Amino acid sequence: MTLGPDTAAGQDRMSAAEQPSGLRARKKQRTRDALLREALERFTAQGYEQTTIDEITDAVEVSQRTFFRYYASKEDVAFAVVEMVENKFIEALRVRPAAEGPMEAMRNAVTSAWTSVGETIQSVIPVELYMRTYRMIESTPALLAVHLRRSAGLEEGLSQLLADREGLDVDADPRPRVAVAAFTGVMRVTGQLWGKGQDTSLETLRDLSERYLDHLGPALAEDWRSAGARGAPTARPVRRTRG
Amino acid sequence: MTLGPDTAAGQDRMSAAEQPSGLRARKKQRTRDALLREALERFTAQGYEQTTIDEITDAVEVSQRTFFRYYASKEDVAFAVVEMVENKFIEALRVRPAAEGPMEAMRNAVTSAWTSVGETIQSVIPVELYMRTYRMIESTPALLAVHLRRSAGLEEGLSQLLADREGLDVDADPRPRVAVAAFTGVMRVTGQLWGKGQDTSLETLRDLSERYLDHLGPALAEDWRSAGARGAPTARPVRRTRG
DNA sequence: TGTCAACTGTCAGCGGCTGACATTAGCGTA
DNA sequence: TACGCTAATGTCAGCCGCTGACAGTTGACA
Repeated sequence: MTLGPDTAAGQDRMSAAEQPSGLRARKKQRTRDALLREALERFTAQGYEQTTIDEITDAVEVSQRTFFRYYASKEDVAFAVVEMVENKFIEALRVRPAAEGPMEAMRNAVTSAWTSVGETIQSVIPVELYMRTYRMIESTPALLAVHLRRSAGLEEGLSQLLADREGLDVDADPRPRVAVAAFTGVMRVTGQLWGKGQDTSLETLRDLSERYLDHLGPALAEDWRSAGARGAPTARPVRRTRG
Repeated sequence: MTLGPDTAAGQDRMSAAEQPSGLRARKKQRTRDALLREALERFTAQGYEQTTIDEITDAVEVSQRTFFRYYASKEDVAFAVVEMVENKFIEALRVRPAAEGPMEAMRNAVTSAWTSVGETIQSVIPVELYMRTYRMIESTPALLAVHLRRSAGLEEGLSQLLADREGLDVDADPRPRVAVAAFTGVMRVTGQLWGKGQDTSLETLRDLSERYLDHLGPALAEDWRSAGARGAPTARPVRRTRG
């Protein structure tokens, strides 16, 4: 996986804020959004498998064929917004100053991405609908499977990105993957906790992940630039005073 | 997930060695095996998506409907043998003496399960076909997704099992899940390495996993019975002299 | 205004999967 | 050995996700 600037499955899925000039482009965008909203609304209301494509396209008043021209599959719609969020995070990580350590950079990327993530979502669907969508994914076996596979791909990309930052070889040095695994592991746990809980606000999710990341940071932070612990096939957390 | 003695998706999928008495039962078993072999053979030879159910059922000379009476889905056949192996491992872990520590028990379960696993596979399909099947799963996106979800479920079950052994609450104490995550993480890595390599023998896989587990053990082993480190949301490996 | 290209609709069809119902074939018993 | 019972299988019709091919429509732009 390469994680270029456009990892999107779709071709020209525009990232919200851009206002397309022509009438044609605007119409297109409207159709895409309408399909997305209608799909997510029904998925979350009556269940993913209980919703047919025909149902969605009938409501939006387009043909079924048109749906598949915008989204490669039924699953694809379900993950459209999730993907936007992921891309925002990757972008935020990419612009982190090289001076920051790996864990520090990832942590800061998450923190700094929150605002723009919120706006990005809001520009396409109500944030609250995104929340429901996330929950639905986690509780629908077929989607959970896809989610896990996607996450694996994302982790691979992140590992590569971190390795590049530090001038390391992902396959030779285990630390990038370990760091990413630990990081995403925490994110995944917070996501699940938040999904199960009552408070479904974005703020809660943000606070939760920040709090958990605070626990993880001290255990894993270490200056990778020092010639370090190569070949150790095991995560080797190093405790150190917070700061 | 509960992981009772019969986690199998199918209803009465018998674990090989048992010799059914009647002609009827024997025929049934033969059909099931024939479908399984034919499916895996074609999946591995020409690809999963490139193989249709009709193709399989035509070769075995049963109706398509019959296939779905034996296997719940196309995916189900692909994972049938994998599931047998997983169950063997769980069973092996379940009978480990309570005196053994968690990591010790899992390690020994794997080691002791190897023989019976080999026999179990052999009694249904050639071991070499199992190897190819595993590779195919890892390299087929749709199957990889399912595999990851299944693994997540398995891990949940293992965590519960370990927690029970140690008299802990899975949700209150993070150590069971952490230990399982680390353990299965290693197993997963070895599985991938082996899948990519040239040497496809069961022995190599066994040696590989033993070697990697040797690295992990010392880093995580700790007597859980001592009132320990509750509430630490992070893996807290404790180094100690091998023994 | 007319041409071109983008976008959409229609239709036919494949493959996974299911329910309903008819048919076949082991099994135990008279 | 014949017979009824029922498990196992086959047949058929149909839903749903998804795709290719082709035709129709509608913005864009000279």
